[in-house]
Amino acid sequence: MGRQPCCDKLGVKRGPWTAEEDKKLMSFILTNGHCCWRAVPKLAGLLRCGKSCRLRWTNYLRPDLKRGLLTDAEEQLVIDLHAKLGNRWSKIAAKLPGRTDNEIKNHWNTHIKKKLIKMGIDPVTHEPLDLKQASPTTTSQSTVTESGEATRQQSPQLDDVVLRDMSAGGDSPPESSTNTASTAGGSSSSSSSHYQDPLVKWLLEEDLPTGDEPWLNFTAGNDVDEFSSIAPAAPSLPWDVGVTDWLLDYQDFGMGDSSLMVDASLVSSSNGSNF
DNA sequence: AAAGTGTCCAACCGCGGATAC
DNA sequence: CGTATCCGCGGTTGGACACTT
Repeated sequence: MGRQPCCDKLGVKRGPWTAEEDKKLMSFILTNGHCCWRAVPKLAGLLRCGKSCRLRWTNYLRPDLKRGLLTDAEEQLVIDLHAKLGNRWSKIAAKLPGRTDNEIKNHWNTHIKKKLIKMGIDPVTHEPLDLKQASPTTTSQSTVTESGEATRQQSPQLDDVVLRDMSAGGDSPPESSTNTASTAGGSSSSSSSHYQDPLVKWLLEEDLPTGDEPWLNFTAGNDVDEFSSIAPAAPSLPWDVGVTDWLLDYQDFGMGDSSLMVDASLVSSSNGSNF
């Protein structure tokens, strides 16, 4: 039926966000939440469309975001989840606290994909490239013959997590990407031990934040300090240096919440250990 | 030092699902 | 029940930066 553009392009700013715009958006959402993205730019005094605001918030400004490269464990988890879920980046991102679908998608396309190809693994099917044509359509329990030893049965726990998540979300099972080349990304990790990683183990055991983050329904009465308790996998606060720079100067735009100032200063002292 | 090439990633586009009317 | 609107997702683009020649 031909969708309308999300906003009339006239008078709507596009391109990179300025620090000033970030401040406005951040301040508005932390104060009011985002009841309706379409209304956000107007109420926040931004010349952006709601879509752009949502994107900026979810991919860059959200307080629980980690920055920096994915760790080996995260990368391995992405590979495994991709083998099961395909290009459902948002689902994959939901299993990696502090990571966005965009970030994972970018990392996949620029790093992991190449790495897998280099290792002779098809990044789409996760099957060995040379055996791809020979292998018949398989079920989710089939054996993967990468190096002749990686099998689906290696990761029953992850299967459970993913399946639980998928059934909870009402998703149909992934199309034919049924095989897992568990050793694909971690060139140095053994195929049977990468779930020994504490992060992966934690991911398998814990239910992750699924959109119940406090700022989703933020009101002026909420204490911003809540942020420090909602991201168990991010012990050090996740603010990016670029973001915290202006946060350290937060008084300037009238937020006036001292707890946030504390968080920002904590970040400034912990950033060095993150990267 | 300059030009060419490659890489990264923030942001945009367009589509589909959900929901309101 | 059909249409309109909104939100979220995945694919893609393009600018900035890094690296190589």
